[in-house]
Amino acid sequence: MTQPDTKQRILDIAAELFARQGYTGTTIADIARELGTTTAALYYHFPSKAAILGGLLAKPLDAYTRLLDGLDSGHTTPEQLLGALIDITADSRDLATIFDRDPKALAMIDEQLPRSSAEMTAQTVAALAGPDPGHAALIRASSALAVAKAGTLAALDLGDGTLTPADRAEVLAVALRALKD
Amino acid sequence: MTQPDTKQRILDIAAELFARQGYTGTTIADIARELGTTTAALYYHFPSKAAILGGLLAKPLDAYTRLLDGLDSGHTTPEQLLGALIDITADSRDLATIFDRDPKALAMIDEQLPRSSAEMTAQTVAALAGPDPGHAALIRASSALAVAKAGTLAALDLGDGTLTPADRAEVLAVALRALKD
DNA sequence: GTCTATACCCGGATAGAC
DNA sequence: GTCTATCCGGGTATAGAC
Repeated sequence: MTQPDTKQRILDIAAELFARQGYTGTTIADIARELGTTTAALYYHFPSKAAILGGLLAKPLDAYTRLLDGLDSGHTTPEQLLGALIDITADSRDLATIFDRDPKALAMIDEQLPRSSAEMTAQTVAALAGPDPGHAALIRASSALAVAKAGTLAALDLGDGTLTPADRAEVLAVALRALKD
Repeated sequence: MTQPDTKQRILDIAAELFARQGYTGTTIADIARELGTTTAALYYHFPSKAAILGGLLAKPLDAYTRLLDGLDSGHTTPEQLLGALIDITADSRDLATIFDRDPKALAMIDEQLPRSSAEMTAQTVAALAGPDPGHAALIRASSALAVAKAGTLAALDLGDGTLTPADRAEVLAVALRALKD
């Protein structure tokens, strides 16, 4: 097993293509071409295109779900929450990309999810906005979330795919500044 | 002309559907159904699906282009630039949505554009980041831009589609705070 | 585990009657 | 200006040989 198994190679290729072209904008043929095989070969490893997406999202989605579960029971500070969001985004930029870029893929994912993605976002914003939020607090919370995503993606581009500690600190600082009135 | 002409009705319907489902995720049949006719009828008013998108984006795209042109020649403050971005986003939320959500539609638009959308974004970030920007400045600029978009969209949701002066001020303040070190 | 060939469906678009 | 009917291409997926 010096060469990584084909299944993993497919996931790697799909991750990159989905991030660049979106889920709907990427065809099975695109993935097969990059893999150097035919589309039929793909179906030996995955039963469907959706299954490829599923394999890609399983881990980050689980991490996000556990993060939200922790919100209810514990006392998570905004700093911890935003930091965790930055790390999840950095770990799987494709999740972040799909989450606010491909409504069709989103709808598909939602069907097999305990919580819909919209609910997850709403819960995150609510946690950041605090109790009894007015318009301003909700705007700030949405903005902080947007910074955690967009800022991290920008930092990843600057660092050739890796998030340096200094850049991470900067993104977090900006997000917190957006949140604070 | 008490009833608005069909052409405009189509644009209105398309704007809403594109924003909700994305351009690729919306079919001609979707639009026709909402309009109460068949798909063939649509083609009397527009030569193609792309033309509908084009009709939708013409004005906001022009506004954005003129904004960027003004950057070179004049001395635009970050406050003015971010304010203008907020207004453009509010005026046509579908442009904003398509701009960071539908890579396929984006590629299509890019073909008939003097400046590619990526260039336009890069130019905006550069203007916000100032001369000789380091990582931190670029992260802050990208974040401010993200706030101008996401914050405005959040505010529009809160205000049932309209951006109140107070909410606009809040978004602008948050964006400026993200930008400032 | 990968191939060739193909079924099948769906979305965009057209022809031509009314 | 809208209809019915249909074409066409592309994208997912399957059958079956190797």
